[in-house]
Amino acid sequence: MTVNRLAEIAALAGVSPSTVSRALSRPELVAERTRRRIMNAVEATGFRQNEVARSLKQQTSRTIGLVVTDLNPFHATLVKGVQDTAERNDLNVILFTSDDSAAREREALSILRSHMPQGLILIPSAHTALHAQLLRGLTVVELDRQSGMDGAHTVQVNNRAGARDAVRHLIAQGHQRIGAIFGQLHVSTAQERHQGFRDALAEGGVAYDETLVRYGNDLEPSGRAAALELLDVSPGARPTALFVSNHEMAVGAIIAMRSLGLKLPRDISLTSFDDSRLMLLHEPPISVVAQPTYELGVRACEVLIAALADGDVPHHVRLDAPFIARGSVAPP
Amino acid sequence: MTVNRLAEIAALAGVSPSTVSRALSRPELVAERTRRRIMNAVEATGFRQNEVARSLKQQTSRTIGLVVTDLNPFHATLVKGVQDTAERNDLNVILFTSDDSAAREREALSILRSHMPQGLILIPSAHTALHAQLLRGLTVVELDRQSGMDGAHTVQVNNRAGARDAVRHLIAQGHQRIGAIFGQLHVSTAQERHQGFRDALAEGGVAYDETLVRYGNDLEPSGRAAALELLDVSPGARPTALFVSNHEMAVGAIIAMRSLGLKLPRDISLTSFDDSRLMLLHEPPISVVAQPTYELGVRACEVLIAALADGDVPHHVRLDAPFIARGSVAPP
DNA sequence: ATGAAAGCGCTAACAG
DNA sequence: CTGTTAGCGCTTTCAT
Repeated sequence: MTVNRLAEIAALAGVSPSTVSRALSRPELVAERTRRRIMNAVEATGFRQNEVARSLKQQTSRTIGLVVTDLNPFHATLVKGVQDTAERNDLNVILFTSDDSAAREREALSILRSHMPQGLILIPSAHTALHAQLLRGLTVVELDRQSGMDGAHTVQVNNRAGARDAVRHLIAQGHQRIGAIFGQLHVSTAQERHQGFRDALAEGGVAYDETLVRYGNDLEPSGRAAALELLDVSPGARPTALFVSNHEMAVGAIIAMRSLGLKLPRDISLTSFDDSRLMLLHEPPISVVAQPTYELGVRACEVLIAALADGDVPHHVRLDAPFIARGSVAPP
Repeated sequence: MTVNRLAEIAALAGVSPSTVSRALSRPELVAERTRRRIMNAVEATGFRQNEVARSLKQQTSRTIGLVVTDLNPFHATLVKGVQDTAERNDLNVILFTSDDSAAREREALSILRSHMPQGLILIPSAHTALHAQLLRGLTVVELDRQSGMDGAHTVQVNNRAGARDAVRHLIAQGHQRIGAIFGQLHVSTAQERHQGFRDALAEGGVAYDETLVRYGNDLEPSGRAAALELLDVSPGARPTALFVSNHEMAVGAIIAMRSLGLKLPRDISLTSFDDSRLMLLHEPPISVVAQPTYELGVRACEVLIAALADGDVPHHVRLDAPFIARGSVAPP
């Protein structure tokens, strides 16, 4: 026998529905004995409150939205961080992927609202600012990137410092012709990493040469194409090192290097963003700026929960992304 | 100005709420002119029906549950397949991870029910059968593995054939001492791959030697430990090839081989389950049984949707997982 | 073709 | 400490 209405429990325990509701949600308001009787009935029947009805009545659900731009391994780890933390706080996650498309993001946000979530964690696309209207009144935490929208909380890594450290290392090894591949500059991560790249160049007395810089879309094929453009030239014109500002594009760059028969680190050095087992097990292992990916997801969820409790003080979190030197970098 | 109640649209369009509801959900029941008036108001205000209220009234939500055992890159791809397909069918995904734990799975299913989902896609844990009660009345599709629960639809790959092809290839290359690492045999995938392993041995006239077989938990550390046990022995006692039946454990095996200074494929050959860029870019590239991971997620969602429409005919899908020979296998 | 009315399952004043 | 009552926003008979 299954019981799925609070009223049935009430009948079983011989009390009114409100008392059952209280026993479940605010047990301190119910007399010990009554409560015990109710809980017995609840356990015996396996009853659980209907979340949908609760949500409608309370005008908010124990749910948060999570919008990611894609679901590659990096995002999966982010999602896991959010998910684990949400679960610990009795929150459920409704997942959307925007594919960085304005239309899909818009739709996701619109649908999400109709589910009355407590709040929203999102990797903003380049178009998020356009959707400010859809976010009105929602507590939102921007994860990984920031859209510039005001009122939003943010949880990011120290992109600029990470990129700077990586490029500094290349320069310390003696590289002067350093190629670079970034995401689109209107995305904050690309912008910040680009800035870190320039910081390191300036600091090392190396001129910024825009002919050695390419911009992709954070997906592997674009990294491959960009790397081919930079590397498939006469050995003299070729950069001696490459800084790729995102994991997927770095994979593309590795593939490009192979197809050109370039050996790491003999023919070229490489430094990338985001650590992974691929980067670690590669021969040679790839030097990377290691984002604390899982932690990022955890913190985003924690910030959301804090913001929900605290009110509107915006929280901005920056985690460090340490550079890890490995065998993919050698003197030119 | 934001409108968030259907009644407000009704007022704006000068009709009753029922008519607005019909215009939105069953437009053919509303006169062209009225409908247009309503739709104008809807578009002007950006109104969207409250899903929570709809769900309560309709006693089901436009939502499906998705329970995965973990969120590694393999699962992420599965999730993406489900998610993309769900989105195309106006379904939202509530995501849970069970970590293969009975308690977490139980909790996930219980919570899920309270959200009145249309159905559920789940990677069953070893304990799913215990939770049959929680699944009563729900349309469920088991993905990747099967629990044996009756009534459930299943979407899996041809594990047995995949494993057999991989091991057949090892034998064809001349291997006789073949080590193997599987997941726990009470998980259907491990069971089936184990069977395929034995099929190939029998077919190749190689005796099954249980001292060369280990069982892990599908996570990387267990693969590493198992591989160390098998490989850290005198060269004569060592298997000449290893078949690892899951991606994470294969990564562990690769790490173990490195720590022992064993070179692939000179000192040992390796074949694994699940393709990935890591396997592809590894030197040498690893031979794998390539599961159509994304497709698996897509099909699971399609089966769910079909089952929801069709009624109770159980659907069982098996996709092929072709073996791809690469450089990690050489004659002993 | 449209409107009025009831009710999905729950919670939260308010009374007692 | 507990019960009564109203209502969250929507859909759906039923009536007109």
